[in-house]
Amino acid sequence: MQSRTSHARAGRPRSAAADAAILAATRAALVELGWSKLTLQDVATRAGVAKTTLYRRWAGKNELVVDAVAELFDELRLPDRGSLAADIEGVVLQFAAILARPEARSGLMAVVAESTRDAALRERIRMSIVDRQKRLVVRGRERAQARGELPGEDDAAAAARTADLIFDVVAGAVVHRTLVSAEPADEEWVRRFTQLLLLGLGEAARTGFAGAAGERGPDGKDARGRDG
Amino acid sequence: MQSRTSHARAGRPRSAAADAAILAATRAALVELGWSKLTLQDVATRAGVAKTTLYRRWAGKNELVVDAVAELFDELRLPDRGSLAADIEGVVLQFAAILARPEARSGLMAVVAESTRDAALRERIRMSIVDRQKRLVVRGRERAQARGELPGEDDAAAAARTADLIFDVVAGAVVHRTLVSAEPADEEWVRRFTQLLLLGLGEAARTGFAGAAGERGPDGKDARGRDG
Amino acid sequence: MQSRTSHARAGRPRSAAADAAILAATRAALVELGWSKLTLQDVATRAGVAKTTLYRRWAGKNELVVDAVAELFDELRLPDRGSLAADIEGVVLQFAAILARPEARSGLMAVVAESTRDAALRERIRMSIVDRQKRLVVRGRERAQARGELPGEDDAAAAARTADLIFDVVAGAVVHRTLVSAEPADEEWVRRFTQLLLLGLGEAARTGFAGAAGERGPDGKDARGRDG
Amino acid sequence: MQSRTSHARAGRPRSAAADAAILAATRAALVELGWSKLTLQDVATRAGVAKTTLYRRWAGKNELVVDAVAELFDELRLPDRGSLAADIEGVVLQFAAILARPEARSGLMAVVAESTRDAALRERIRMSIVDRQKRLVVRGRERAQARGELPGEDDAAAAARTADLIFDVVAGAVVHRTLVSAEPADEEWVRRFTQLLLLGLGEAARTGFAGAAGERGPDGKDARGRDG
DNA sequence: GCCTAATCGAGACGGTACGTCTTGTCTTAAT
DNA sequence: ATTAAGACAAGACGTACCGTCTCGATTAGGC
Repeated sequence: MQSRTSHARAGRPRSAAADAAILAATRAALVELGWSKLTLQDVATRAGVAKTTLYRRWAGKNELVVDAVAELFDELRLPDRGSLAADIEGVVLQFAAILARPEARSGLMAVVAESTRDAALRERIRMSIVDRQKRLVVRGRERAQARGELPGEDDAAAAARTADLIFDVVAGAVVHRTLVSAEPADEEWVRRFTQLLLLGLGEAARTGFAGAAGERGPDGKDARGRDG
Repeated sequence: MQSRTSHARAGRPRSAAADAAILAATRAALVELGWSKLTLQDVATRAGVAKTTLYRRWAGKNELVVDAVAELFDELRLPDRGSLAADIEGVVLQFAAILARPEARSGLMAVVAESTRDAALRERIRMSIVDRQKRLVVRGRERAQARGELPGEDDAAAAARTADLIFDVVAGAVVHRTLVSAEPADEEWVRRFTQLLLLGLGEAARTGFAGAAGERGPDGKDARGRDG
Repeated sequence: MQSRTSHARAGRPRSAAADAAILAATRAALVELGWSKLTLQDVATRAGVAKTTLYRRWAGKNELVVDAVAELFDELRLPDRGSLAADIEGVVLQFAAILARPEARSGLMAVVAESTRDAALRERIRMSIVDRQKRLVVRGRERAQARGELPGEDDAAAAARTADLIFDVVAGAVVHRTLVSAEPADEEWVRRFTQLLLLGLGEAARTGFAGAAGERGPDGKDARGRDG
Repeated sequence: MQSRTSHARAGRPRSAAADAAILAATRAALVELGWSKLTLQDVATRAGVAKTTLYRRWAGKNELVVDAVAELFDELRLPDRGSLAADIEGVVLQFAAILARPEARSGLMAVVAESTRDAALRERIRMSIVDRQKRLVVRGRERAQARGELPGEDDAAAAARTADLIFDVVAGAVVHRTLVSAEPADEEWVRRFTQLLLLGLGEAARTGFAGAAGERGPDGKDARGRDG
């Protein structure tokens, strides 16, 4: 009823320390067991907490894992390395580093899979992870536009669409490389990916992009560009 | 089919019809229940088969779902629409259509998630799905090279690396758009993605890419040739 | 403040009602299905209880059935009919009545069979059934000795050995008659058995026991009194 | 390919050796595994035979075990030791020796338990085991009557009833001692049992049966003779 | 310094799926 | 026709986890 006014809550307050302990325990369990073998009882035991406490704060395994994984992505920072290419490479490498950690690998795809049948979970993922990191794309474009590397954008809706597209391409490519192709997204790969993203396949053809990572001169050209 | 081995197997042979029935039942269960609520008993019942028959042929839920989903991707065909851009758009749209089906959405990411902790499963996914579809990229590049849209490739290793990169970018972007961003990969999005892939961000900047979908000529060619 | 036990048991206490419901359900299932077709899931369902609850309290089917059957034998009472012969007949008839019930017939021999390969089960049977009912023999002998029908016993060890022997003979004969020979241990048979037990074959020979069953007068007395 | 050359023999005849091998394998499996863990597949493998062969000859586990166990009891022989007491002791010791063997212990009670719900099995047990051994009682009485130890018997029906009673008492006591009380039916026990059987409790009291010969008065009388 | 009420650890509870095992039948090819 | 081999439908096994529910024992703030 009223209860919202001055002193809303009587009784013992929830332990603040428990939340952090539970999320950390969740990540530890993800590392050791992976998503499918992770049990809430195990998480509770690791956190030194009763299962009840856990259920009082999260609806279930999926919600808990989303929150535990989301914290990992908050480490992402947009570096300022002076050029759009370098900035992209920097942030993609960070993203790849996070996806190289087992707690992210195992947890992220699992909750995405679950979210295909659970709109509330999908929304939670979007809010906790996707939209929170999309800021990096927006901020990076702004910086590139300020540098004059990319043209200014008048249409806000079109700008948002483009940001979404870039985010899907970048995040999707790194995730697919890391988890599906199961190959490391190392510096070499990130350089080639960034080049593709910035120049496109057609441009790459003209500049001999395809196999030239190590041989590239300071002008970005290599000796093989003259073929065909 | 096989029967190549001369030493005739004793005992009753395995029912060939059962395999197809089981995979179809698996997809039906994925549609109705999703991966996490799918049970092998339920699949068996739908297929009119005993649970033992199922376990005799697949090691578990993951392996079964990989095979059931893999069949979906075998529908993919590389169209010949006359230009690289149109070919890419065609195949990406097909890929998006598959990912729009609930049996693929729910199953694919789940097995990828599981594969992060199971090397055998990872290999099975690679063989049954990834490598089987990577042929589309290879075939598409060959065709574009034959048309002169892309330069020829001398170095086979470099070509393979580039095919891998393109596959990760294309598949990753569509998957991310569809499952993580949870937005449809419709014709509009596919056109914009293909443009980004072919021209790159920088080129796009020069040619007014971001809002330029409608400005493209009817032959599918654009101002790309003008750069210098 | 604390209960008698040093460390107060944490957690929800076990439902006392469940035990009784489970044992009753077990007996009902024995009646309907017999031992070999009885399933723990069925017992649980009958008792309105989860299978886990059942496994939390009993190690398996055998232990459960021992307890369920043991309760039946607790109905046995030593009547005081004034003479040793009448007392024996009374208790043997009760024993036969229990063995005529399908839940006892089906359950008892099955757990005895299992116990031949399971020392713990054997001990459980001994404690729950055998030793609990052996008291009847001990008490009956004491009463007969008090009446002067049997001589007093100084040697406790010898007395115990004799009690064991009598118990094996009485219980064994009734069980064998009922389950192996599959004939009813009715009043007629019990009378003849008691006579054999008290007089022996040799004595019976002297008193014309063997064919005398039908010659006994309506007062239930026979030529036994003539001996000496 | 075509077998029309000689139609004198219609199909492959059943292997005669298989039956013996299967029954021996059954007993071996009973020794190692006991009744409840014995599987027909295991028996078939031990016998070097296919499961099909087994099912073609026996209806199931119970029938097979009855036959396997019945063979054991065919070893029983009625010795001629010169007196009824000695003859009884001899045959009871043989019976006890068979029940000391694990294949009998485990199998016998199990099939008896099963037979409580299966009339056909009950009949098979009666024919294969019970009636076959009851001959020992009949023969023993005849011999004792010939010796003058027991009176002759006019009434055939009464004689059969008495034989049944004695058989139940003897077999029941040994089985109970061996399997339920789980104590060995050794010479000492057999002697005491035979004494009880021949003299009865009352007579035993008079002759100092109970093992306490020196402690009891030679008259050993009790009040029983005076009742009625 | 009490009172009150939500929290806590603990663990029992009703469900349900797991992956394995056994049963008894059926289908092969071989004898 | 019988055999060995083994696939098959059916279904119980005992274990594990889920999410809920009691318990008794803390804790804080409000009085």
